[in-house]
Amino acid sequence: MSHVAVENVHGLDQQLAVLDLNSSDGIPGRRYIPPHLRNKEGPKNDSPGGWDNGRSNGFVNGFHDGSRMNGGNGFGRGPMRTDRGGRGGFRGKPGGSFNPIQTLQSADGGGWNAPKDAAYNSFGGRSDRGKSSFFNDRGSSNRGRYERGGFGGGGNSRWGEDSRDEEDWSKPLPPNERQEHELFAASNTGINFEKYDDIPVEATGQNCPQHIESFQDLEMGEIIMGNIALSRYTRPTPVQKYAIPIIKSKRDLMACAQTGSGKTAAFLLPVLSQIYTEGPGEALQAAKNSAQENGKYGRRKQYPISLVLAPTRELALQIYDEARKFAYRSLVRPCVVYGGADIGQQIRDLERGCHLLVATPGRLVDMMERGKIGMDYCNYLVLDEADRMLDMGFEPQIRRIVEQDTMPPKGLRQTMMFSATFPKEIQILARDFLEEYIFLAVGRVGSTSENITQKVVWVEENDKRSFLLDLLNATGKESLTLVFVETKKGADALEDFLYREGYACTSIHGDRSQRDREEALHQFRSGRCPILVATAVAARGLDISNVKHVINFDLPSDIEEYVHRIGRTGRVGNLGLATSFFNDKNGNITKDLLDILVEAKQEVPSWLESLAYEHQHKSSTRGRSKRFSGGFGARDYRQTSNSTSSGGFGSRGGRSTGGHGGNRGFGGGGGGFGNFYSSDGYGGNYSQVDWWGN
DNA sequence: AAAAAAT
Repeated sequence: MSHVAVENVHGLDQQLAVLDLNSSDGIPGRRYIPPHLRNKEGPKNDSPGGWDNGRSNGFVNGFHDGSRMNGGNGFGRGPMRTDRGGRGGFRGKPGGSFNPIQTLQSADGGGWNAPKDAAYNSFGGRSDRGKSSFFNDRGSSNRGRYERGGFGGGGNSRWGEDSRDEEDWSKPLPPNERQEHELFAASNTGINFEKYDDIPVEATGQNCPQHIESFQDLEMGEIIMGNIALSRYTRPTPVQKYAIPIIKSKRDLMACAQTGSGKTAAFLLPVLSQIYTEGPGEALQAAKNSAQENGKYGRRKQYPISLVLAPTRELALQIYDEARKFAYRSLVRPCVVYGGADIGQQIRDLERGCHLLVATPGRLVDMMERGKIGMDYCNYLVLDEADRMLDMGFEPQIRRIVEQDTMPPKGLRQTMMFSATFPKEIQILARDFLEEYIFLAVGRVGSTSENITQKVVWVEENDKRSFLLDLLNATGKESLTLVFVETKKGADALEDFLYREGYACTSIHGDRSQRDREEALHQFRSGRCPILVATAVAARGLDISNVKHVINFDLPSDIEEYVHRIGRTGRVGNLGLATSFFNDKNGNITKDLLDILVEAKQEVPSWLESLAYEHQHKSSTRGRSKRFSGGFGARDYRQTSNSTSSGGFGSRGGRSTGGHGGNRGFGGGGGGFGNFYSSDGYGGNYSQVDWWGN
């Protein structure tokens, strides 16, 4: 199968040849070789599994997929067309599908719950004989920390394995081969960690715990360590090195980091580790009381110990999938709730027990109002992609969940916020939700790390489609290509076009049903449809391991969006290519794009340079170029200094050049906030109005 | 001139 990898590299070269407008042909000798491919004659043939080679490995993973093998030699774009039968009966039309696809919950239920229920039911059905009170170290609560030695050898053997597992949350349950395979088979492998070591991290705050260099540096318990091994994580990523000890030492955390930096594991590992160590606490008794009051199986209110909020459904799902891995062989049962899916099914799933809940805000509020979820014992709160959640107008729901319900106040609970940027709105949220927090600034993974070769090509609107076809034809047939467009209509139109042209493609956007969205993602991830046309819904957070090429068919008007989009390739140290179609409609992003390219040491087309120059002169008073002048951190963690200025195009409320210097002093939490807000105070009218005027 | 998100 080594020819596969050969084709792949070749394909990448070909793409670049197409893109190199100065070279007129595809003669190998004259082909443009991007930096990361130089001095490489081809794939190593001594590593068929690709374990030590990020690029070829992902590829092999995809190729091993059973359905793809069926494609065999005839794996051309054309024949793949038959695959489209499965894509939800041509989106939007109900009942059209002849390929019944289980929703996440039902598919999950079978695989995951079966083994888990055995443990959970016996656990739930346990009587109140009070044997656990021996190990109570928390006053009136009948739960608390169960020291492993506390049971004594005799106790364990007397109760047998099942009984022991019921009590001690730090002890792993027996392994389950089928479940293990299901959870870990598709794990990322072949991560190029060297690329990660360059990423700068800065921690500020009082008494900041020392960062770790290895997962073994910290006692996380055998369940976590086992699952880290099963996930094939060898070394912590930079954000993990810092965040894990901070969270383990029970500190609140505000982390500026992007997805793709290993963020999800950075909070899941320590949070779950703490839960295993400390046991369920009062949450368990509360759930039992609720069960007793309302009947054993019906109308049980759940009291999750940990809550993770995420902006999009797909991201919530992804976090949930990670949580299931790290909860393997434990008594913690993760659940996920989000809109667009059958709420009844989600409720039933919750009622089987829920200790870690991943949710989108709207559906969670719904669940709380239905009395299905109580936050009373939520000791760990995580806000993921907090800036995005605010952008999407979730602040009322978030405050409703965190402040206007029964969640323990800050200081009692532990709160962790993650955000790609640190604008004023996020600072306010941090002030309100966090106590004495540590501020963590993690350098951007994507654009600066040279993992991604960025190309900008001038393409007139009318030429976009044919140019896209050229690109796709030059792309290795098995490589995943993500094509971004600006509108939902545009996504549909382009997908239909590619479909008619015989390409195996699918699409994801907010007007498609949730089921179709998940199916599209699945088709794409598995390689059955190696082309995904997407709107902004897929720009952030989604971790699709093998995306080789991101194409900005339409450039976004916001540079943040651009960075997020290209960040879908070159994930976790792998290499990737990002191609953007540029024409005179994209004037508003010129300068920022130029800055990004320069900073990432990418080739800059001369026309872009002169355009940016012109543009700067046309709009010297409202350019955004200053945003990038602050050195480390200025770009990644820029703040909003003036909430109401929004005149500049592209600017969502002007951002200051304060950069990292301004962020210092936040670490201590509480003190010094006023310095960073306009004089009307943070209660002021920071604008909800985005630059579209909505 | 948009996308996403509870129904």
